[in-house]
Amino acid sequence: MSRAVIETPDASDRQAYTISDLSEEFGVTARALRFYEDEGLIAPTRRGLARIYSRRDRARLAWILRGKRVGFSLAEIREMIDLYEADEAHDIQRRVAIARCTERIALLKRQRDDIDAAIVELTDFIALARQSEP
DNA sequence: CTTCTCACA
DNA sequence: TGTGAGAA
Repeated sequence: MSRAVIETPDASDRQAYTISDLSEEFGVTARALRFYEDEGLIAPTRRGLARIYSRRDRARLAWILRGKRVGFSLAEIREMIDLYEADEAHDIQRRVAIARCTERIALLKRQRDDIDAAIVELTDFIALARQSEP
């Protein structure tokens, strides 16, 4: 039983993507993608002057955006992705990633503590201010 | 569509 | 960490 012959080409089935393909798919500007390239995070091949992104490039981009969402700098992301390509077993890469994530979690927790402390202070202030209300 | 540059948050 | 504009 053959299924619908005409399927919407699934983005993940494609072999190659243009800069507009990926910017639309991931909701980022083409300019941002060029910026990531300048920063050494992606290296699409060229057809003439036009960038051709492979499936690997697309996967890289997905990782870049995931890293950004959780607050890693582009430099940190670049380092982790580079390690992934360099280290076949991904052994060093895994250690570094775990270390980075641990560090990041610690920072977020400290920030949460600071926020909680600020909330308490503000709440206390409101209580105090109410006492001198007419 | 591409490159580059300068400025701006 | 990006964006916008202008020029080529």
